[in-house]
Amino acid sequence: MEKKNRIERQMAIKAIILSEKIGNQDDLIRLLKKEGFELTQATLSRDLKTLKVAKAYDPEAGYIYVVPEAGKNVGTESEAGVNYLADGFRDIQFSGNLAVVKTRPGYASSIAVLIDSASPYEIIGSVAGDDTILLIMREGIKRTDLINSLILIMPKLAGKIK
Amino acid sequence: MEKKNRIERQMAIKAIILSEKIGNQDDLIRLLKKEGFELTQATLSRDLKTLKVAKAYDPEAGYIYVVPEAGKNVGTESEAGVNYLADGFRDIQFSGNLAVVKTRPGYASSIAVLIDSASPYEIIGSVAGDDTILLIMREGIKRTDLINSLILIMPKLAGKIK
DNA sequence: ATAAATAATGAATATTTTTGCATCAAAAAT
DNA sequence: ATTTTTGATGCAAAAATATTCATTATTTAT
Repeated sequence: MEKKNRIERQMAIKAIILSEKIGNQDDLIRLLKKEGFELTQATLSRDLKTLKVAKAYDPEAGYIYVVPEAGKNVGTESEAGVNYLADGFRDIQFSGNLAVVKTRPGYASSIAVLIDSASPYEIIGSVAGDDTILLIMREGIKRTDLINSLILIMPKLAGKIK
Repeated sequence: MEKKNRIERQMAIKAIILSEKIGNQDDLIRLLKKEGFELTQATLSRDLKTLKVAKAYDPEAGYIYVVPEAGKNVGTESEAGVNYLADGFRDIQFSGNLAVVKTRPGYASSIAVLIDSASPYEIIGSVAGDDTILLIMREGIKRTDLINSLILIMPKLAGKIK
């Protein structure tokens, strides 16, 4: 079950690079070894050139390898359901005691109204723009608590929030 | 004719990279010297990281530096729009992890859209009124980082901030 | 204004990546 | 069947890039 030839190896390289953030060739070699590929860094360097792999900036991990035409939009658009508002939900992020909810354009206000009307204990207030809702969290509330309270309001979010 | 400060230098770097195919830092340093910038490779390396410049494959020249594109800005039209919008910028102030941008009346929303569309890592969301934009900074981001990312989006701001 | 904190930078160094060269193996040519 | 060609590879050296450390400049606070 040993994969030895160059083509297979390069496929594996591409797959790894696509699935995780690799910052240098030594790290990549280590992962390749785990998959049964034996090679030196010199060879890897040539493989990367062959694959035209670029090194681009990633805010989380610094510079990482990326394959050229890797499409970015993996977004699976959910089917229209009863609770259509939850469909407008895109993303939630936190900073300090603030939660920033990103929505599809135009949805922010109506989702915010929905949240406000439920007035969950975890949230002391909100401000909505067109596609962004700012939620001010009550002190001492954990982020997971807030997320759970949102899911309580919009069950459909369960699948959309990590 | 001395251009000395960091921002100007980084603008020049960006301009050079956009106009010709640069394959390594020493070449770039040489071109910068011709324009009156004095710097070492160490500084250039840091500049490139700040600018989030990537190194990608070009069929003609092999690996060259490329500036990351925020969205689809191509050509003079969007560029002119950006510059026009930057004129609406008045002031930025910070409080905790929030940045408050003051604009000329009516400008806030469109400037916020511009910022959002670039979706800089430093900002996790924004809310815009008529002449005020609230930017929520990602945790751990320094104020200068945020300012730099705004300048990256609207180069004209370089002169107006700080 | 002075002190303290923060940021920028160069020199030297460390790390990472590329490449020249030799070798080996497989395919093609004779 | 032997020779030649081609391509893949490792090793070691070179080249390119990033980072550490110390210093200086700049900003911010007092």
